[in-house]
Amino acid sequence: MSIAVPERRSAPPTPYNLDVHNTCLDCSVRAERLFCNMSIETVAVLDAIKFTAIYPKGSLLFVEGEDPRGVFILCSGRVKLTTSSREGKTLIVKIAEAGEVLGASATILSQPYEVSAETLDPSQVNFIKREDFLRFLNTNVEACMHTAEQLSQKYQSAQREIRSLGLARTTSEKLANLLVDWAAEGEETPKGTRLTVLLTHEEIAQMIGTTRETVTRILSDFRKKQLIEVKGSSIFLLARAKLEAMIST
Amino acid sequence: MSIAVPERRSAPPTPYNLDVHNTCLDCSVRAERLFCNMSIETVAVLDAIKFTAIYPKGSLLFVEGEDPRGVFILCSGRVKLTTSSREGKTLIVKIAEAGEVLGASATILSQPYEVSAETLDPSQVNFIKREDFLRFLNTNVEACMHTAEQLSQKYQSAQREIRSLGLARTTSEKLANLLVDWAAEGEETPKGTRLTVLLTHEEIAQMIGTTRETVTRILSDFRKKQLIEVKGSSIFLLARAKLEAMIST
DNA sequence: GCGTCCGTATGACGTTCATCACATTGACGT
DNA sequence: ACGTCAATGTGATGAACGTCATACGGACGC
Repeated sequence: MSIAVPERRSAPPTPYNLDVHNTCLDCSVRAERLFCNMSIETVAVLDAIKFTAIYPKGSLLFVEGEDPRGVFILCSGRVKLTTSSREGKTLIVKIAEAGEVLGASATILSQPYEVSAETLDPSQVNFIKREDFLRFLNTNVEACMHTAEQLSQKYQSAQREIRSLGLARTTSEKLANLLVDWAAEGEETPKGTRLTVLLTHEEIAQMIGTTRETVTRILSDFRKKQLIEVKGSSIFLLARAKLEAMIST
Repeated sequence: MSIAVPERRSAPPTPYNLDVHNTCLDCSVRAERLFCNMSIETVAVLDAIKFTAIYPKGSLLFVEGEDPRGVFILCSGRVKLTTSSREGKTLIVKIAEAGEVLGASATILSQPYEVSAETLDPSQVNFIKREDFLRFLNTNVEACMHTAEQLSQKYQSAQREIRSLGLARTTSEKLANLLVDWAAEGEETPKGTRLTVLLTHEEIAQMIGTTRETVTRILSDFRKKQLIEVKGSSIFLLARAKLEAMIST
């Protein structure tokens, strides 16, 4: 489940074996990133106001309820977005991927962060202070449009989560839904789509609002029904069509 | 449950007894509306590209899955945003109030509308065509910022919905949560906060992802426990603190 | 005044799932 | 090789809730 990397920031220039881009202008992956793919002039402004940092796995970028300090642009690595109840039950709202902007809604509205953000991998993150970010948006239509696009995506993704949580009749259905969603990033093999699941059953449970035991049981059930095959951290979807048929949403 | 208005567009200049504002520039409530509260110059552009229409109760502004035609600015009335499963189960995602912009995320991303929108009251709506709206945003930072604010609000509201659906342990908790949310717009009386609920048990059930019967039962239960009192379409929260104590989210 | 319709109320019953309890497996360090 | 700890697997049990069935009540039209 864990990735073999040193847990200390040991050896610059490449801590954690990350491919670090110190300035956005010569970032090699900028064009692929929806938010960062802006004109040279705009990126130059972005570059001037951003602070780059490398975080180890398990770092908290921000915490639910905290007043917004600014936005975090995820250059590399994955970030877990969670929300928790008083009793300590945790719901994983989303796993953010590289290229996403985190904390934008809270920053724009000057409202507390609505979720917590924790790195799942060693990650490079560009931070922009609240006032700098707002000034950036207010003086640059391109940046503002790209932010609106990011927010729209976040909204759509949240909407999908709501559908899954609110419309699915059973937990099996939610889990099938999750597997099929993941299939989009899976690798096709003769056996079926192969997913590399870097999450524990506990974390999967937190993604669909259920308990660890239930996830274990349902996965067992799926195996017995020859819908999936589990090999280490890989899951093969043997019968994707049947899984899709279980989903009513 | 229903409002006494003629169901046909009968007598201009005020069909449905609505206070219609034909041009945004002399709209008397513009300043109170987060999105519309922009400079005269920007509002003039908005006014030039918008189409005003009055819809009767029950009109579909757009349908989930449909390609985005543009955005809808809700000038007056309420709009029910829903999403449905294949089996016909419906989830009410949100009741939009006057001042909200609907369909912006889909329009910005050129992705199908993620929800359906149906008027709950006779409503005045300003429609802006997709290309006009995008051009408006791309050439006007103020409009773009106000749109980003709208999107941020929608995201936060969706996030709250996710919390309630995913973290609540029981349906009672979700219902208590809903009642307490509604209390914000309620009226204080000696008996406790008074809510005017213009929704049927069926619709309430669709808001929290349960069945009509369960809503009826839980409300009965709340009555027996002296937490609420129901009088027609009014609900009095007799013991708001106890309701809040039930909520773990 | 009476039937019709929609919304609400309530009972019976079975399924799903959370909870608690404990066993098993696998990775990793010493 | 062995101990340790996290992750996974599995059983027993009861509460919560969906489903079906049926009854009640108020609004409205004729």
